[in-house]
Amino acid sequence: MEAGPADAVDEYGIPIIPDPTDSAQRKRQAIIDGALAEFLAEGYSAASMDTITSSSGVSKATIYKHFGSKERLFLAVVGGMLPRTYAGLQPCRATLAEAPDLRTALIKLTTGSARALLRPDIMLLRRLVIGEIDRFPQLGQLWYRVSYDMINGPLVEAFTEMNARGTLATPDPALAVQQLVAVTVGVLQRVRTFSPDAVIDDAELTRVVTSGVDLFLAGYAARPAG
Amino acid sequence: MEAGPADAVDEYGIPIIPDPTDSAQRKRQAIIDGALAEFLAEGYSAASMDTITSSSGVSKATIYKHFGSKERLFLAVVGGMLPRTYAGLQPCRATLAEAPDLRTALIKLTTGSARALLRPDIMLLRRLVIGEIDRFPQLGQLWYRVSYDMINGPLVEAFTEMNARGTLATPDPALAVQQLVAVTVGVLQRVRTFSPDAVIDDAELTRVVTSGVDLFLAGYAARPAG
DNA sequence: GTCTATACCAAGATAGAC
DNA sequence: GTCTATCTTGGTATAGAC
Repeated sequence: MEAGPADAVDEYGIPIIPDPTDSAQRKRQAIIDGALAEFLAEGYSAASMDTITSSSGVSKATIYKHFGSKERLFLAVVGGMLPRTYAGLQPCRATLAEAPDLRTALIKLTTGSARALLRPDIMLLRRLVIGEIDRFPQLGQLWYRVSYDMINGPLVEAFTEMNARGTLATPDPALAVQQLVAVTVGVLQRVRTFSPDAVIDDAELTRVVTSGVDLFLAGYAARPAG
Repeated sequence: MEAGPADAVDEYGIPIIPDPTDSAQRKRQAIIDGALAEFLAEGYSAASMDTITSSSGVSKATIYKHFGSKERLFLAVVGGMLPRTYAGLQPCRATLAEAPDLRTALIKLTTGSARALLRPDIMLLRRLVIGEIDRFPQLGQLWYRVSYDMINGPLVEAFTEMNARGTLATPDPALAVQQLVAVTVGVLQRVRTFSPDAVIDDAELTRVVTSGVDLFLAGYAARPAG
């Protein structure tokens, strides 16, 4: 039962006949939304297809027509969520190599990443994927690939360029990126991983990120002499 | 059916009558072993009490007499495993402040921690706890507490002492410890978390740990001159 | 494509004998 | 304390009408 598409009309009074595919698409999205909520709340095994059926407002048979099985539904829902999670982290990447003040730029970049990745829903998704790695190794590979493409990859390029320019001195840019991320975002992530409700206010976040960037620069900033 | 305690005798031919509590204790341990294996393999929700019954060799009723419920069994088994996991990391702690070469001592300490914490079974336990944090927040708190007592706490003390001696200069020792761990063990743990089968040979481990320690010392080693 | 109704099975937990 | 046998509920997935 769609919400009254049978008698819907446009601004001229012309009946709107919804594209059949359109209805299916909306139901598909409703299923995805309901499934994501259920999986995040219960994990894979304890998640109930009945609950997803109720919350999405469609019948169970429809879910199975669309996704085939609980496993496929899980992969589709979680796998589809990962790219969207890291999509908002693009800015500041190519800007880095040409930033007037490297320290400020690094702090801004890591602070932004930390804010995004520490969001409760993102941490929930992260815990879910980690807990289901043995059952769904694909998701681990996907997470790794997405986070590499969105964060590590661009930073490695930026570091390499800055090495050439002489503003940075990282013998192993790939490792240096991992270290920068670990010493800023990683420190805070570790806390939130085991204590989801730990309070990390802005002052604390800034303090940790700043200290991490300074440590990084102490090791890798280009030395004026020697 | 115990393994022949009915006719067991000691070295003088005197029948050995097993303490009734002894049998219960052995069964209890068998349950714990079987449960741990099942929980690690399947996670909490998908783990089957029937499977634990089979693998432990006792009846299901006995399990419930001992532990009351699946939840309590899980908490007892996993919670009991955590301290044993970190128990082997004690050496090198107080030794640190008096080590002749700080860099070598730090590399040795972090290498040992990394070797232990990257073990496949420990990583499996870690993933299990992380995935069940929402259902069992106690385990998150316990993990945090145990790892703090075994690693961070002693290191904070050592750093504080070295600050006083002038061999180290960490404005915030607690944060410095987190950074050291993050930049050595943490970098490798992140890889193994999402790619359980990633190959990390000794050369790679040494390379990462050494680089991490050097980065740490670049920031916090006491400078000869102001 | 979508629904209702159901098949089929495995789960956690317990009763009662010994 | 321990076992065998069972209760009850919920799970995933599908058959068949529209």
